[in-house]
Amino acid sequence: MRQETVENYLKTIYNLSSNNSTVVVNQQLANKLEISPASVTEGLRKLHELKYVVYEKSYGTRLTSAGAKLALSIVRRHRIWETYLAKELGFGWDEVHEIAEELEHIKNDKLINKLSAILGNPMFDPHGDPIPDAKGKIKKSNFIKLSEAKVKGNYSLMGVTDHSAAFLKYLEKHQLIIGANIDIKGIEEFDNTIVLICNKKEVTISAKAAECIIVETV
Amino acid sequence: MRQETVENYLKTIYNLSSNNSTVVVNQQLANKLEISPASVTEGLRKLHELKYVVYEKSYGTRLTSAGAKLALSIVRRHRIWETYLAKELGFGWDEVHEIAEELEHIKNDKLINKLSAILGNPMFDPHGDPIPDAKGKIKKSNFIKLSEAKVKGNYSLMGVTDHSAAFLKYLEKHQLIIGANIDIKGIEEFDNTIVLICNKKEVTISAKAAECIIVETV
DNA sequence: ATTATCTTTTAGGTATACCAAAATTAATAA
DNA sequence: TTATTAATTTTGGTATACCTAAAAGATAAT
Ligand SMILES: [Mn+2]
Ligand SMILES: [Mn+2]
Ligand SMILES: [Mn+2]
Ligand SMILES: [Mn+2]
Repeated sequence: MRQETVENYLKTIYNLSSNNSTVVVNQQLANKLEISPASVTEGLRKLHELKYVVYEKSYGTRLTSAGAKLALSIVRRHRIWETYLAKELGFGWDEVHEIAEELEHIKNDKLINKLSAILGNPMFDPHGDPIPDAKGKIKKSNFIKLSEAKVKGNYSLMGVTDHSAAFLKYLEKHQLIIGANIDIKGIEEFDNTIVLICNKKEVTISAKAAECIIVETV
Repeated sequence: MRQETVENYLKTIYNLSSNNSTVVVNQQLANKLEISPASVTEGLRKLHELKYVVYEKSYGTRLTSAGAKLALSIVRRHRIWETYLAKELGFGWDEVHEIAEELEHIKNDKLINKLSAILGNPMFDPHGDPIPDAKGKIKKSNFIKLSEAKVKGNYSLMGVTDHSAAFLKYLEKHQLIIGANIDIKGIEEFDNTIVLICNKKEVTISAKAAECIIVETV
């Protein structure tokens, strides 16, 4: 199996299971990797052979410790590059993901550690995702989704779970950037639309968008 | 044909023909690409189809203008990355080639132009090779090989044509780095060994090594 | 429990990028 | 010019990474 293929599978399995903390099913992988379910079955069989995952037929897949280790190192590379592109090279948070998708496959520990050092060994990338350290350790936080926030609560925007340029540009337009202060004014019972104050301006956020915004209670 | 494959072929054809300025034969390509002659034949047929090269059976291959344009852009990326790794990220001139071999395939003009700007749009990479500008234009120089230098001549080291870590470390050991001043003390008639003074120290250079060192008459 | 639906796997197939060995073509030496 | 040698191409084959369509398995609804 090509190294890049292995890495894309493992990273995707990691990203899907770190949210749910449960096994990943083929359909999710087929979606994220944009390949057919049939191809996913084949791929997982090979990754199982390589001992990167435990793949149980018709049930689901989880990473072995070797697989998790490799996945964490890809995630680290991806997030370090995103941060470097944003902080050192002047790219917007809506541009960095696509480029990092390629850069993440360049395997040179000295390079990544050097970039990390230049950035002051950051803990979070431009989307608020935690950056594993060189040993694969991640600082875990108790952030919540904006969709779980309560009326009259005061929050700080800590991250996003959708990295699409369209969504990020939309947020930026309303000054909903990392670190922004958010006061929940009201939640519409009918459709869970959230009305909040950010930078003194009132913004209305759909329930779907609120699912993709990560905040911390202030 | 995979983009990376196309790029590696074209870059290699460019590098082989820019020295000779003549057609490239299959064997040279097989060597540089480290694949069999049979595979080279197949590859060239496809590149011909794609109109990146003119491949004449059993004779040789040269780049079309479309091929040259693409080749120049890979060479630009490669050399900009080498320079960035050396100047901004603290890598040695013996380390950068290998990493740039991967980085050169990341296709994002804004990224390369940004790196170039940070470096002050350099004309030469850490090995003294010219960097094509964003339009593919190369500043050409009248450098010569050290093997063509004359006794009692005074030269400045401008580049190397072998990028292997072993060779570069050997040069560095004798302070033969880019910009170094070289006085030719003598040339052994028997085997063309060159005795020169660099940084006040006498160094003996084999004819083979002298072929790989590029100098300019001072 | 049976059917209907949704998910996963199997079967059979394509395209890419390589290879070794044999056949052909070109270059060189006798 | 005719061997001999060297370079190139053809032939037949492998491995990877995908695919579609059909079959099998799992889940949910009646
Ligand atoms: Mn990303
Ligand atoms: Mn990737
Ligand atoms: Mn190089
Ligand atoms: Mn390359």
